[in-house]
Amino acid sequence: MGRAPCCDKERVKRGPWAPEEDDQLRSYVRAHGIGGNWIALPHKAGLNRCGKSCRLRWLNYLRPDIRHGGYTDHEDRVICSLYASIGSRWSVIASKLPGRTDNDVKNYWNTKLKKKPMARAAHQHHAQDATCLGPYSSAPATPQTGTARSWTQCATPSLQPAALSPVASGSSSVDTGSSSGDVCFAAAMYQPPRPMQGLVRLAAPPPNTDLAPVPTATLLDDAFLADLGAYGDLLFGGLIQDDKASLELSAAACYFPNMTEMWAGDHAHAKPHQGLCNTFT
DNA sequence: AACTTCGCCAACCGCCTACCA
DNA sequence: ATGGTAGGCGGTTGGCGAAGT
Repeated sequence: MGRAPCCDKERVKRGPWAPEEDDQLRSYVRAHGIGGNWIALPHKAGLNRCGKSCRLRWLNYLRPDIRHGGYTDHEDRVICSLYASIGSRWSVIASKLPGRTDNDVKNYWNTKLKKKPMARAAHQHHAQDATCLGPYSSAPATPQTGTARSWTQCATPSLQPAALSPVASGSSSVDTGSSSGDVCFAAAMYQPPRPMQGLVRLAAPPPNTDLAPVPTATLLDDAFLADLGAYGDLLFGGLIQDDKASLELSAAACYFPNMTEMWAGDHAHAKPHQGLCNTFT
């Protein structure tokens, strides 16, 4: 037996919103706010709509700060970079683009961006990585050593063994939640000859880039991700630590050319001017 | 001009998760 | 600890206008 529907679909209006309904919803939210209960809102606002429908309409269309269309090259790059790293987590991607909604970004990707060369590369990159471990969303945070594919089996050139090098032990902000499994799909493919602990660089850095040790338990605001599209390549990292018989992936990181400078700074308030993320949460 | 195909995007659907009693 | 509920999310659909034949 499935769960009860959120509203009576037979009685509520569906389909496109009329201008009057938009006005009704807009004026109600302006006057009373959302009130923390979308299910009750349509009744209070005098709308014959499902609460979910009202929420979607407000978030995707009526919110005052919404922007539609007119995507910039910079936004394109941000979307492509993030898609290559985290896949179709549209809400996360949209959160890095002020005024954009997940639905809008998703539509933009599916209808336009996917066809562009830059986006095709990102799509290919993501698809190949995901193939190595199965769907990224179900990639285990604790992959079994015996089932992990070696680097030579991975078709993604940027993730070949030559690019791999362990660095000083330490931990960036460690997130053992589900998102880390999502982001670490690439790292999980690596099958080291013996248990190891430390940060693993998964792609070759630009020449003369010094991969600095990562400070312990540094929490960074990742809002600067919105700017990453303007700079360099997105590189993956992941913390691989010895967990008895298995390898555990418990952190994700992206490294950029300025990371040495970044880590050398004030870690507590660090926000790299050229973008570096250590989690996607 | 009429018809078909294509592209775009708003909206829906159903699942998952967080929260609360 | 458990079950119910609402919010949030990503995938998909359907309607409509534009472009092509």
